[in-house]
Amino acid sequence: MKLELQIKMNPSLYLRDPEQSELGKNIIKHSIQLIHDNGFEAFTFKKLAESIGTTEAGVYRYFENKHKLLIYIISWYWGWIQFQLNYQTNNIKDPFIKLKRVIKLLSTNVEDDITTGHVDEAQLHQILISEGSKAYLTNHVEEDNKQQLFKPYKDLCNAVGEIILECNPKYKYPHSLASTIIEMAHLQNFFMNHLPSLTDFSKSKNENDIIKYLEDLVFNTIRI
Amino acid sequence: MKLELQIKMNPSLYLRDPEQSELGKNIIKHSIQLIHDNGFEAFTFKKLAESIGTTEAGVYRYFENKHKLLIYIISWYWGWIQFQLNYQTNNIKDPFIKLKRVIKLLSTNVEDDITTGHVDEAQLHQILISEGSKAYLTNHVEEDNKQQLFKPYKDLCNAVGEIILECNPKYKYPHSLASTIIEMAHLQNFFMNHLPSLTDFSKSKNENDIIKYLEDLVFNTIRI
DNA sequence: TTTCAAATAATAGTATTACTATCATAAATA
DNA sequence: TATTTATGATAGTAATACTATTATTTGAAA
Repeated sequence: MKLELQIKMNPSLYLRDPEQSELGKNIIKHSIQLIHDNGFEAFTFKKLAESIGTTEAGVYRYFENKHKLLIYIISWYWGWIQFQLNYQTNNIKDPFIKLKRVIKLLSTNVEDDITTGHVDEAQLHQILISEGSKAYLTNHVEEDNKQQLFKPYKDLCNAVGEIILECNPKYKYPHSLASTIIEMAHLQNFFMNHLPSLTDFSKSKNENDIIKYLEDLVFNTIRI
Repeated sequence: MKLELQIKMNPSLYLRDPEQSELGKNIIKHSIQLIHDNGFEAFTFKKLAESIGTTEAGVYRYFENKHKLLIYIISWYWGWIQFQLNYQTNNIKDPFIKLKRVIKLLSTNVEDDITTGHVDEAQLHQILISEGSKAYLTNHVEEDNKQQLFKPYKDLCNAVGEIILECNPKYKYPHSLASTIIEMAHLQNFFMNHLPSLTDFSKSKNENDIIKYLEDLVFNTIRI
C-alpha cells in the first residue's frame, strides 16, 4: 500500500481545489519550480500556463491571483513542517531535545519527500527563505488574516511556543521567541548566501552554523 | 545658523541627485508619503508624478525604477539611524548601556526630525517595518550588493556587532545577533500590529514590550 | 545682454501584466 | 444517451513599467 500525505488547505485560498485534478497538481508543481527559479516578482500566470501547456484562463480557474497561489504553497509548506515536527518529536519527552529538533528542522534544507508526489520540498524550502515574508508583508494582511490564510504559520508558531514553555514555564515571550526562531532560521540562511557580512557564517556557508547560532540564542534565553 | 543634516547617498541609486533640486526633493517626500499610505506594491511612478504635479518621465530622470527609489529611501533611513546611533551613544562608555540605546532606537517609532526638511522619519520608520526586507528579497540581490547598495545597512550591522563584542569579546555571532536585533525590532512590531498571535504583545500593543523582549533576548545571550 | 546648455513639461507610444469574457469541445456522470 | 463539468482557444481591457521626441523654461557663462 502506498502512503500519501495529504495536507488540508483552507478553501479560501483557491477557486477550484488543485489537489483534485491533474491540471491542478501541475499548477502547484510548476509554480514551485518557476517561483524557485526566477523569484515571485518575475512569476506570472502566463509563464506558468506556458510551462504547463495550458492557457492563462486555465490557471485563473484555480487561483484568483498569484498572491493567493503564493500563500497556498507557503501554507502547504507550513502544514508539511507541522507534520514533520509532530512526527519527529513524537515520543521525545525532553522538551530541550524537542526544541533542538525544531531548530534543526527549520534550518535544514530538506530533501524532496517522495510521499508528496507533485511537491518538491527542497525547492519549497528555498522559496520560503526568499519569498516567505511576502505572503504577509502586504497592505491587505489583515483581511487575509481574517480569512485565516495564515493559520498554518500561526499554528506552528503556537506549537513551538508550547515547547518553549515546556522548557521554561516562566519564560515571558514564547510566541515572539517562536516567531524569531522561525524567521531567523530562514533569514540568516538568506543572508549567509547573499549578504554574508550580515552574518558570521560567510566563510563556512554551512547550515550547521545557523543551527548552532540559534541554539545558543534560544537556550541562553530560556534557561532558568 | 540653521543646521541641516545631509546624508551622503550612493550615486548608483539615482540617475540625477534628488537632493540637488526642488523636484528631486519632492520625489523623495511624496514617495515616502505614498509608499507609507498604500504600500510599495501599489506605488507607481505615475501616481507619484500626479501627486507631485509633474510627469512620469520627470520621475524617470531621477530614478531608474521604483525598486532603486525604494532602496534609496531605505538607505537614507539607515544612514540617519547610524547618525542617531553615533550621536546617542557618544560619550557613553558602558557598552551594555550603548546596546540598550541601540535596541531602543531601532524599536521606537521616531518623531519627525526637523533638521531633515523633506523627509518624514516617522513615516520612514513605518515603511521600514512593512517594506524594508523587499529591498533585498529579490533575485538581483547579489548584483545590487556588488554595487554597494546595501552598504548603509551593513555598516549599521557592523557597528552594532562592535558594541556586542565590547559587551562580550568572546561572543561568537556578533553580526548575526546584530542583524537579528535589527530585523526583529521591525518584524515583531509588524506582527504585534497585524498578526498579533505571533507575538506576546497582542494585549498591550506597546513598543516597550518589544524592547523588553529584545533586551532579555540579547543580554541573556551575550552574558559571560 | 545675449547665448547656450541643462532641466523640465507635454505628449505619444510599446511591451507586458493582470485580469475578464465568450464559445467550442472533450471527458466524466447520471 | 443526455447533460453537466472541466478544459482549450481566442479576444479584449485597463494598468504598469518603461522609452522616445519635441517644446519650453531657466539659469549661468561669455
